[in-house]
Amino acid sequence: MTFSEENYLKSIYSLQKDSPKGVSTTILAQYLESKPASVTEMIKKLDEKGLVLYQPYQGVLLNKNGELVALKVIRKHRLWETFLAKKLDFSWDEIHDVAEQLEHIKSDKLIKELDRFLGFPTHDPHGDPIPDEQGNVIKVEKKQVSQLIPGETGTCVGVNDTSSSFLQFLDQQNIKLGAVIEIVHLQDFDKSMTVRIDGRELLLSQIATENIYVKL
Amino acid sequence: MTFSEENYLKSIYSLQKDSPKGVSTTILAQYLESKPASVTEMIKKLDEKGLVLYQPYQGVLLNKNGELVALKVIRKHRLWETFLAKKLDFSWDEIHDVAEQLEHIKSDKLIKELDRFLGFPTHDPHGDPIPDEQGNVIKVEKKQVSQLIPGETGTCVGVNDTSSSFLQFLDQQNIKLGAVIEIVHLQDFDKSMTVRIDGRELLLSQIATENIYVKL
DNA sequence: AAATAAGTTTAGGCAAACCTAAAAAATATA
DNA sequence: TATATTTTTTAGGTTTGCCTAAACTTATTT
Ligand SMILES: [Mn+2]
Ligand SMILES: [Mn+2]
Ligand SMILES: [Mn+2]
Ligand SMILES: [Mn+2]
Repeated sequence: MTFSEENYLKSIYSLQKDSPKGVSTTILAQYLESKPASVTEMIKKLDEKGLVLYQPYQGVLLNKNGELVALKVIRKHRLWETFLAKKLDFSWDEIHDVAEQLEHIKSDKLIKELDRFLGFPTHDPHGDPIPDEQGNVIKVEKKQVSQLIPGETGTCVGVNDTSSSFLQFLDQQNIKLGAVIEIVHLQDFDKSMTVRIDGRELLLSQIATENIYVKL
Repeated sequence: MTFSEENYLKSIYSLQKDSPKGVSTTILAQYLESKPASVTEMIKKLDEKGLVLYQPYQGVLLNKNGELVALKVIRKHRLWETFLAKKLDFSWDEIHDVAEQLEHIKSDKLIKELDRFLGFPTHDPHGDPIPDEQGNVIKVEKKQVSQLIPGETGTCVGVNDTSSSFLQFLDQQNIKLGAVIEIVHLQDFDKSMTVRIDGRELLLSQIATENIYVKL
């Protein structure tokens, strides 16, 4: 399994939730910052290796094998992110890029020991669940802040956008995992929201409210 | 800097101590488990990049640039080995192969934080010095056990061969860093040695005594 | 010094993972 | 339904890092 193959499987895993009938080469190429022609080639290889279901012009989906491989890479990614944030002095906006490299290290013992060293964490620093060795993922029902109505209150349990810039924005507004968010007002014309956090009121754009997850 | 380029520089660094006039393509190829023709190609590339001194048919040596890059990779390798042995439950014969992968991760912050997390170690679990950020290496004068004469005593400070099989052999004989070794007898015909460690006497082959370093 | 042996480089190929441009298929629109 | 647009695949290249076989250079023998 090459780095590139692992990245393709991981990307298909993420994208197939929104494209249950098949992830298109264009979407995959965008996500991977490459070109549709390159994607077609790789997908055919993964299909021959028995990791994906591919039908020309119909997109691609992971099969059981491919999903397990993807989940193992995601497990490694999230364990490494946890390591960087908990044991080394990384903030949550700095961990993703390094974890993108570390997730490809091959050593069963390493990932087992890392898991133990971290105290068998269930979630990474962005609030995402860490799959277990068998590829089981805890499914938490969560809502986007944008789906709440004025008066409702939720606890921040995750983010959708994990880019540095968004995470740094959240840091500036002092929004972190576990923060309690109350919807004060929904601005009708642009769907922006006034919310209360720690007694402070602040205004969040629609883009922002769609990228913050809460549980009720 | 690709993984492959880093491995070449690291290999040249190790080999040029024994070949100060130039490391031959054959020697390098053997060390890297590849072929002389492949080595010639890569060396030419490294020469064009200004990392080595290469004269056709005369072998290759690192220049200042190349040596610094090599030392940074070695620094990462030894810090990761220390991490695996000290923080995770790896024994000294299990760490090298994983460190061969981890040494290629690119992140200045990561290596800085890892160093701090480990308490700024000066030596790795095999007794090898860890270069500092500027590429300075502590030079310790050490001798092979084979160079001692009967009656002399030394403290084990390192090994030459870091293969699993040799390290496991040392574990079996309870020879570890810090162990005090006294030469009891030198067998003339095969240069094997009877040594005393922890009050026990045992026989070491010449291969073994040449691969254990002690300081007096 | 000439012949032989050993070591090194060059030439030509291959696989992985990209790319652009052209051809083909699917989808949308008139 | 026929035509235009968009999406996808195919064809043909490129780069990196490897390989084998042949040519060449250097070192060692006789
Ligand atoms: Mn991440
Ligand atoms: Mn990631
Ligand atoms: Mn090592
Ligand atoms: Mn190493």
